[in-house]
Amino acid sequence: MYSGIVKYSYLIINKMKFFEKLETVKKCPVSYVLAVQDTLNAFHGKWKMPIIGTLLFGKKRFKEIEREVKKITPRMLSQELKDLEVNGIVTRTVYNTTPVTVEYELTPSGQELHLVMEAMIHWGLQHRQTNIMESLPALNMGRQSA
Amino acid sequence: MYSGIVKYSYLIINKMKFFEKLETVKKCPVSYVLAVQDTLNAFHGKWKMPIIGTLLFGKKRFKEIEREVKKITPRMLSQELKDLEVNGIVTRTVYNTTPVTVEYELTPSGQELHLVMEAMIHWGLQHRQTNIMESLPALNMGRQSA
DNA sequence: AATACCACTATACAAAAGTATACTGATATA
DNA sequence: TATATCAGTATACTTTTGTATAGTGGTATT
Repeated sequence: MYSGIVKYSYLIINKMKFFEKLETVKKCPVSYVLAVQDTLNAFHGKWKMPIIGTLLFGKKRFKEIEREVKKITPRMLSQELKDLEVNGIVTRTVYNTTPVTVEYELTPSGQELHLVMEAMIHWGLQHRQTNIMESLPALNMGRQSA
Repeated sequence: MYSGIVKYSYLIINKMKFFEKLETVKKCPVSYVLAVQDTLNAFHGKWKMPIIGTLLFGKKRFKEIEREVKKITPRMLSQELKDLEVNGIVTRTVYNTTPVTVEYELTPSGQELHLVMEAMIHWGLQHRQTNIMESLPALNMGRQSA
């Protein structure tokens, strides 16, 4: 159902599990907490994830992002892009054309976020399989009381 | 400076990078989007991450969590634990003692979140090294203008 | 001359998230 | 008898986050 790449990723992640288990997190030095906070910050709010998501496909102009990220207002887009810029996740390049062209692109660091997203995808898919379907009986076999 | 386990994790993650790059995310089927949303949901808000964090060390009672997660109010803790429970991330067990004892524990699925946290730690540490220090000149060498 | 495009900004407002403070009832300890 | 502990709940409030709507200046198209 999912690509071989995902299967491979699953194996890798299982290997990580085997070697690390909770040990890494349990040591939990302060720098780890800061690191997690930074990452959470990168995705913070309703719009950063979809914005980063489209930019993973390549650099884009303001209006292009606005069109691709459904329902976002220019105010929010502007605000979030500024935020991502000061946090070193996207770069903003102004071209001296008429009318001006402004391009947003993920920094190398920003592109690395796809690893976090993949860990999220992995967890989310697994979690849905083992939990959500079971806890919502109405979704199983189309049976429903009353 | 960091444990060998982390170094190993770094190698694994680099391997993943080599094999997957952005391909997985670029395919981006609907189920992936849902998966990411579920994961973001698991961490949503100010308190879920620290709560899950302490529970990674083992099951705890309400008051224990309240003491360990600094500054949280019982209202917030109660609310977030309920949320985590209905989402299949923690279980709640009531013991018939006097006064009652209630224990919260991560489900297997909840424990798997440590993989996501480790991906976040990895990104955050790397991002700090390559970005934040450079973009805040005041932090470099103690030099400061004015 | 009127309208559309670009990359935004301004203002006002609504909704969501989080905080402060006090309280519950049963038991145990000082 | 007074106070503390357990696991929370109730009420009112503030702060943060997001929305709605309109407007900017300069150019290009109709």
